[in-house]
Amino acid sequence: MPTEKIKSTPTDFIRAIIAEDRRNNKNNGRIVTRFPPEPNGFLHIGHAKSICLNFGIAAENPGGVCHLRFDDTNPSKEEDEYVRAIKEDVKWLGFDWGDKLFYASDYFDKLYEYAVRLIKMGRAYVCSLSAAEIREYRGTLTEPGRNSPYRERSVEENLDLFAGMKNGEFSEGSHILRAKIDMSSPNLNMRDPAIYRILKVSHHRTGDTWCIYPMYDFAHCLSDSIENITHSLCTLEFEDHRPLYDWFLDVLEVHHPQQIEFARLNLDYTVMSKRKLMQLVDGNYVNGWDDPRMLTISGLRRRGFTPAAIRNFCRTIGIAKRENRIDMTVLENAVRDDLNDPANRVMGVLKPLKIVIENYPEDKEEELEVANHPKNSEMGSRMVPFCREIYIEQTDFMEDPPKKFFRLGPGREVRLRSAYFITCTRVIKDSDGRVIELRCTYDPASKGGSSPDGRKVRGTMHWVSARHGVKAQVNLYDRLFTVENPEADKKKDFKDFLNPDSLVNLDNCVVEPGAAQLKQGQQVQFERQGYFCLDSSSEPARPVFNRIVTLRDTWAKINKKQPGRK
RNA sequence: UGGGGCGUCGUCAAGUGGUAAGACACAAGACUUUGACUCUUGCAUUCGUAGGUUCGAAUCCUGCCGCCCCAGCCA
Repeated sequence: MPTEKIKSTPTDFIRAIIAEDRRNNKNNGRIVTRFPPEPNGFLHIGHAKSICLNFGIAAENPGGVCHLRFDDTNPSKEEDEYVRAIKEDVKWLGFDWGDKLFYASDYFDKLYEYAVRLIKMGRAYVCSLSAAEIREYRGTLTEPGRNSPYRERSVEENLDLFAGMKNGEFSEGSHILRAKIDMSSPNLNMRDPAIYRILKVSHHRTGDTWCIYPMYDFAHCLSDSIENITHSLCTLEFEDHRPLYDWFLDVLEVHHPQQIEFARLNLDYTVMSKRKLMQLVDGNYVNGWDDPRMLTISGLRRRGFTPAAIRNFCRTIGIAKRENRIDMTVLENAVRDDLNDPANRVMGVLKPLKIVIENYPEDKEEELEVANHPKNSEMGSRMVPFCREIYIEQTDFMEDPPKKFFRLGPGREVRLRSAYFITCTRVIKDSDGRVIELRCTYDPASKGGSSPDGRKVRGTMHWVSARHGVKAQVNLYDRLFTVENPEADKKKDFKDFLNPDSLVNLDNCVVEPGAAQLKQGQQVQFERQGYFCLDSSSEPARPVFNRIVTLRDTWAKINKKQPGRK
């Protein structure tokens, strides 16, 4: 009877507001949220936080829905490839938008009408200043801006010009539609912001239908309104934009979603902006958006993370307004926690050291039964071949071990997991003095891993039969950067802090035969090493494993504290 | 020095006037055929800071200090 881990969703300030709104029957009790990505890159773990929040809230509230809407208002940066990837990622994370899939571009006609309405109300005008002039007229943080000389054009002239913009009569940059608000507002967003610009670029969905495109601020709040979103959840940097959204919505007298801002996710030892991730991809610092070192959803998926691990991670970190920087260990803990119960155990040796068991008959081979999970017998067992020559981990042997080391050393006895006790009798070295092989004896009475005389051994090691093991490549992944916050040093480029050891390819690994038969993407635990899965580049003859995460390693910690000992 | 936010354990984070939850990390111990898992214990006399109100303040008031965001025809 498996006991399912019950993990309740902690209530955060946004959920508290929404619960209160339901109590007050605001919006007739409807809860409609949305996840609004721009299709100009792949989703990352920071987006997962927003996805879990928006879709999570919809799922928690009876009748709640969450839309997936692509904010595709800038055709020069957006591509259909990203749309497909984003949909796949959201689905993979375990969320369902049902038939609520939208695009801001669905609303281009409507948005255009809204703009015309603003012009007719005398609340928007066509400005013919250049980009540089507009910047100049905008003023600074401490000085008010100045009115554009085009600010008082007549409604007729504005209508005419805007139609001309739409009809492609003008070149890019020659005119722009602006909201007429207040050039002296202390909030720069209110200083007559641009709402439509000329962009003679073909759009991934509307093709060449348009040569003017709405700005994000205009399109976003109105798209939310059109979709009848009740709660527009976004990150902190849009707090300053809220007064502008309020202005558009109020002036146009349309449905007014409630915007609530929360802090975006920051994770140690990585960067979290699409722009920077794009640089890593374009500069070939990583092998694509789905490089397992990238904290993109696709990278995490390829690395072997489970959707539940990511969801649990998002639940753990919470939602609040203060700036945050999460320990990488929280993410790591989330996968370990999710994989511990379901993952089968297998044996794989990353850095092999050969052992010859001298008293084991040369021509003998046997199959030993090994449990697939130490705590769950329902997960069964498998037969693993054993013979006179086996491999163990190089790090499991020390010629001159410290007291606390309870693995193999000269004259020491250890247990081979589910196999036999062996004792090291001789160490063979090469001409450089490196240990290349061990000679051992085994105790035939200890078959299965325990001795009838009750003799105890402290160390238990994983092993693979040299005759039967399958050669494999293993990719070890580590943090992408060497410093906690690669963006902290404003004088240096974040790429200066890339970790040269973020990917280590081990191509001399050997795994038990069954491990090579795994399904691609299937997570397993290599005993005493960590969780791994078969990479998509894997081939039956040459399996390639990705290390998802290591196991907790208390020994490594103890070892670290004893300098002079490696 | 304009405007908008935020300051509770190393890192996240509850707490909304009644005497500091939880998670990760860390430390010690138990168990162990994974130095894993699991379990037990410890870990903020104190909530940026200084005053004030109150029987009582992380919570209310005032001043100060610190951090983040905003001057794209990006989102």
